[in-house]
Amino acid sequence: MQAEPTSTPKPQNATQKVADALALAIHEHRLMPGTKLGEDEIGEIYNVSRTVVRAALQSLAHVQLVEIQRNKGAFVASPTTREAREVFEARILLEPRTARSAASRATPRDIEILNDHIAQEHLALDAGDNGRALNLSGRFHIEIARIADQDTISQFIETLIARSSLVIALYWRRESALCESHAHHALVQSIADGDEQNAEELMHSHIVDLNSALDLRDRPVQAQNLRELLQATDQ
Amino acid sequence: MQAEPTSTPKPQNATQKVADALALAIHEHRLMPGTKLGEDEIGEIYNVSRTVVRAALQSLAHVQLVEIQRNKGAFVASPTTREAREVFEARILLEPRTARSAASRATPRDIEILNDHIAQEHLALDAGDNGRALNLSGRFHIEIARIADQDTISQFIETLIARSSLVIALYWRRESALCESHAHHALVQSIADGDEQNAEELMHSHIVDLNSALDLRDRPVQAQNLRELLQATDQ
DNA sequence: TGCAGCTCAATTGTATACAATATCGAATAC
DNA sequence: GTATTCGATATTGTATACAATTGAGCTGCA
Repeated sequence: MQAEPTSTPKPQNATQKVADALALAIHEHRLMPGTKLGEDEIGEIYNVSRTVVRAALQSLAHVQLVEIQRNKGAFVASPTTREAREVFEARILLEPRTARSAASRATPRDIEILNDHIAQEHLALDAGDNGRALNLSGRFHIEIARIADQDTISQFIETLIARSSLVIALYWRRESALCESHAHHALVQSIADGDEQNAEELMHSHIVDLNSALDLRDRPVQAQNLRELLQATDQ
Repeated sequence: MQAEPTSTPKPQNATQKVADALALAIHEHRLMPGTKLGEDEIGEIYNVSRTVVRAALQSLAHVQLVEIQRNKGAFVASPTTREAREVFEARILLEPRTARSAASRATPRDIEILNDHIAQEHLALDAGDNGRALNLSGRFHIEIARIADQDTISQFIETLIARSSLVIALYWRRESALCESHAHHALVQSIADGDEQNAEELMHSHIVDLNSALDLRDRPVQAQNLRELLQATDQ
């Protein structure tokens, strides 16, 4: 086994690491929609070759977190209002049913995990780290899908959550408070009780609420730099 | 339109072409689940470098048509019975609603296209080309999703159809006839009539029928060679 | 001033070279 | 004869080199 300080950090999958780091940065809104993601630049930041960066970018393009334009490069995706509406329509179609399923299968351990998530959300919010709070909030939904034990649908939901993060970055109405914790808490309660009907309804109204906190009228967006935004997670 | 003999076949996206060719071969059951997809081998067949092949394979891996094992290579995916069940559960969740939406939006031109699809299916079946018939049958469902005009959900359905093709390759019961044409025809009729309720119900029962024609008990599967199976589509 | 055309630097697309890992068979020990 | 170890070979993972395309800035001319 080889252990190195900061060089040769490639015992396992390098591509996945870069993809995860970029995805996290996007989810936490450190990289805003429209930002150019140059291959050389990212490669230099993470000390990998363009080969690896390209694979990571293509992977992210598949889940529509980034958009690749031929001969132009990769950019953090900027969902249109239409795409934004579609994402939430799909979520309304999939997630309530999934919450019902989760309510019928959740173990005490699962409930524990969910409550832990909520606690972390609170912590992040209190610390003023909205990016992290948002990311955790998304992972809460993913966790419910995992509990429902339907890998295929879970994957769909995962990409929808990811895209939701972009939608929120673009269209969130400042005036509406992000008081998801309360809705999440009620959801966990119904799941813990095994109340399928209630879980399904709560999830439905929760997503409707999220959607109605968006301002889905088009407006311009532009990029920004990125080195120091990513440097932090290099370690 | 550009037509080249066999050289310089790279005016546009090479990766996409390779991915499409492989996907088609899988959908038409010329490549069976478990088949090893060596990078050099495929690159030689299509006259592209491993770089391009790798990108294509990763793209297919994302929609779970192929499975990539680190340091082992890429293989045509072999869905387990569990995955098979999940795929059809997801289809039952998504497609009926989509058919309803299609019924409410379809234009005369759309109906024309759908009927054309069915006609082609008949042709392929009469010609004994089951692979092509199966592929067309899948594309029929994709076409309905397109008519519904929900890109996000359409994409999900597209991957589900693709995986269904693998499931059918593995678990289809020989004794049950593939008489999809009839169900498809009835569906088109209800969509043409704008009968949303009927379209939704027909799609539901159609997928249930498909599912019940599967024998979802595990059994072994193995690979086969591939050069001449792919050579045909090289052109 | 404004615009057309051009050159050149920067960036992406593709191919090749090198490194790491797995696969398969032969030789050896039991 | 069987099993096991070791090594040669083949295949994948990653880096680098080369080709093609883009876009910006410059020049020159109307």
